[in-house]
Amino acid sequence: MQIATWNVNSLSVRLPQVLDWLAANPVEVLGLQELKLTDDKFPHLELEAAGYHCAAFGQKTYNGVALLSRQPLRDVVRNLPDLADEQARVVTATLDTPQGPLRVVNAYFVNGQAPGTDKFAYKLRWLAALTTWVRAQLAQHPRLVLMGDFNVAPDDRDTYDPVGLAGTIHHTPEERAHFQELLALGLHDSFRLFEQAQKSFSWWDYRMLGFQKNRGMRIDHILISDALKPLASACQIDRAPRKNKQPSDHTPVVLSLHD
DNA sequence: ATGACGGTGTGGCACCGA
Repeated sequence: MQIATWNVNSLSVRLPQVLDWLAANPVEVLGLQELKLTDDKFPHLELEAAGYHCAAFGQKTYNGVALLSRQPLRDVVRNLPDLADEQARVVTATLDTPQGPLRVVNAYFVNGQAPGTDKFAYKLRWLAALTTWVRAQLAQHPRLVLMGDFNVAPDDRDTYDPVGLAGTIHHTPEERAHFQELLALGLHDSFRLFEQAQKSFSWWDYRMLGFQKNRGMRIDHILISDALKPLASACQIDRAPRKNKQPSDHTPVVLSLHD
């Protein structure tokens, strides 16, 4: 089975691409971020027709996340219990697989703008609350996936300019320490469990021919718990949707697990 | 130092993203 994450930068605009991608890549679970729409505008009918149950958590204009699953989703939790937050950034749910229940946390991490700003302070508070949430979830659900747009380039391999961008947003020691803290809970960056091409990225700036020049970052991740690690058989970035006519600036990351 | 591109909501631009 396959599990994927994709920041679509407006589901209204990208729904046709999501449906096309799911037709070509009938993954078991897909986490979406940056829906940029309220729940009453979520395209339940189209996604159900494509064979997916959905747990949507949106808001007006910004943010918004959803989980799509071939199996029904239960025990859905929206956002982080320990953090009062008006921004819709996390949806957590359970689905059943032949090997047992799978808990999936799908998140749109805070961008943070720049170190020293209020938004950066919010990012660090949010990261701390997420870590608390995932720690508690792992204690209850050993088979756990944490995926989404992390807005963190975990190390220098994950950015097109590690020297020039050192210390800037997505590259700060504080953000990277939080990423390591998530790993220390007993999670694994599934992409790095396998040999990967150098300069593998999941996001490219729309401007300045970022994609054509491969000036990108790997900021979309799928972390898996110890219990799932032996089942992982591949993790790949699918660059194809970034070549679409009206692409998201992010492209899907796909994890393959043995059945 | 700034803006470049794209989306949203409002209004003829400002904001946010990464």
